[in-house]
Amino acid sequence: MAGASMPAPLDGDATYADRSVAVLRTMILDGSLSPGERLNEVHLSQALGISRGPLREAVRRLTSEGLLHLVPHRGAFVPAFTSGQLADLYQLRIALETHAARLIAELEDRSGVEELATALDDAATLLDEQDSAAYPTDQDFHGTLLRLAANPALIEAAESVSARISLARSRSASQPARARAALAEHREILAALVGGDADAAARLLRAHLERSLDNATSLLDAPS
Amino acid sequence: MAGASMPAPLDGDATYADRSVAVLRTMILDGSLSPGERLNEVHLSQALGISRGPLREAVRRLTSEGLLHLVPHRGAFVPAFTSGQLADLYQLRIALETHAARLIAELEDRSGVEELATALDDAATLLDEQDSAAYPTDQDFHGTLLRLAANPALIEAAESVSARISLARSRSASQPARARAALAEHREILAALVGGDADAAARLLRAHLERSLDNATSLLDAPS
DNA sequence: CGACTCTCAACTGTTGACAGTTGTCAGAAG
DNA sequence: CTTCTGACAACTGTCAACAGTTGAGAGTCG
Repeated sequence: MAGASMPAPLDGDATYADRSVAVLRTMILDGSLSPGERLNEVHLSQALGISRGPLREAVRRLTSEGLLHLVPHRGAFVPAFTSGQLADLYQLRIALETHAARLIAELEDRSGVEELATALDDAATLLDEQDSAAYPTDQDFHGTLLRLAANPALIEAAESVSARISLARSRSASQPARARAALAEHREILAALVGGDADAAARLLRAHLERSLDNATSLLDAPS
Repeated sequence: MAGASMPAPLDGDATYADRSVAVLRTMILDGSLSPGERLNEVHLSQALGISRGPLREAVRRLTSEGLLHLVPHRGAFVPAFTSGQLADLYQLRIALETHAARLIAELEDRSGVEELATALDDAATLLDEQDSAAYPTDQDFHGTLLRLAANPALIEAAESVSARISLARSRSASQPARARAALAEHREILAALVGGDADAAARLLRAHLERSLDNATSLLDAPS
């Protein structure tokens, strides 16, 4: 476990527990806390400079997000997902995002899809310029997609699932070839959304996510 | 707020916080805690016979389930849903359950759908015998449906949404006519599942839930 | 040598007290 | 009468200490 410290109260009057949630989420997703690792309340709270109370609250919240696993009287563990669980998560994500895509395609106000278009163009130039393998704006695309669906409950559920997926595949950054293919697929999905073709958008998005799952699974099953 | 007391540790070694979650969830869903009502940590913890620590943990967990709303430095409130939010929740539920239905229809092992069939028959006799308006097994049908999809993440998400819907329409028990219609619709859905027709199952389930939403909305908009 | 028991250290669950914040209400000013 | 101000009461956020549980390892017995 790497050292950590509580960020200054930049976020106004956020409570210790709130800030701890953000810090821990980052630590879990960036690998500072490895899958399978057990969290020690005393050590962690000292590292964060707070007492165990707020830390426990943060741990409980992340548990309900699926980013931690709680065992009574034993503590919190960073979950290590199997490829089967990863597939389950992707299946759930497919259900949620294809629903969002249908909602967007049927929207009357079409100003939102333009936002998606510009975001994609930015991503394209970014990918060309620095030849980055990561395609960091992949999350942006899906995030924007969900936001445009304008259903808070849907957004929350989908983001929770995406966070768990990020954790499950945190060990494996996607390959350069996959990044470019993903961008192309995003473009296809966008075209369907612009055209208001809900069925096509849902079908393309499903295929896109299934390819992403395949990519992630192959990287998960063949570890370092 | 009605009085409450902590149940004896029948559930083996469940922690105080665990049991408090169950108690509070029941109190919220059965109306002991009214929508809009504010929870007082001191009073509630005394009523439950525990200290504020475990109670706070229970409150935080129910908050992440969507059954409570937390305002910093102000406390926890039982959410009062608008008809728009109820529609959002139903929309999300439709996405999740139609996905589950598709998965079931495509299952190779068809022993599960038989379980659904017998459950429906039981419900029919129950409805005929005591002429109950509540159709208490409605939740059973949808719960079984989800369980058969065999995706833990999907089950958890759907149950969270269903719980919020139950809270949103807690004030309005469904009408007798609606109960019988719902049973008939369940039978249609089941038939599609038995036949392995994923599209039909999804379409019928969507229609079923949309009618349920209409029913709930009319009762919500025309309060007592 | 293996299995069983007992002790113990480490840790989580819980508690009661303290600190900081929020909304309220009486009273003064306009 | 309305509006602002400032103290106060009630409550949530936080802390440090206590209690109960768990897993591990030394020691013992077969």
